[in-house]
Amino acid sequence: MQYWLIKSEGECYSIDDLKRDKRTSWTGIRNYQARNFMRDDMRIGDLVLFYHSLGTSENPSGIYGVARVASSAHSDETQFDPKDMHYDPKSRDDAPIWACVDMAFVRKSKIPVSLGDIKRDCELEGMEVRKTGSRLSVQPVSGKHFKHITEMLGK
DNA sequence: GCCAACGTTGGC
DNA sequence: GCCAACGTTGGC
Repeated sequence: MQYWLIKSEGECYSIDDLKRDKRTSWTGIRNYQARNFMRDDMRIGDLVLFYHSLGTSENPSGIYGVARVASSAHSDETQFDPKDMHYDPKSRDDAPIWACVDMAFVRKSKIPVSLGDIKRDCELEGMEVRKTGSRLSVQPVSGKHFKHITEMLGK
């Protein structure tokens, strides 16, 4: 079992959207490192921290809940759709560039763990998301960090 | 809205 | 392969 963190702009697709949908394809990732994690390393059943970026003072950037990897990697269909924001004209049907997995809702926390909380907590030293300028939208999380954060998230 | 940090592209 | 220019991400 491996653990992950995925980022989403809260305004764009939030943990509430995932709760409503129960399951969704995690499309639109257009970064090779993030794609490789999904395509090569994610396994069904892996648990995932759901991070909202571009926070506000009312809804700060941070972790709002937990999801679960619900499929193996498959082609991200949005790369072929000219009307889609994430359309990639370089991609071809017989040679897709971008892949994704499906994510299932697990739970939403009553109180988020904000980026400030994460940076302040010495138990969480070394987390990718703490690094200044970290832009990786799919990233591995150690078991120790995952456990610590889920304890902070409560039930 | 600002701007620092980052990833990608393309000229050479 | 180098690196400047560019577009994007994301905290504040």
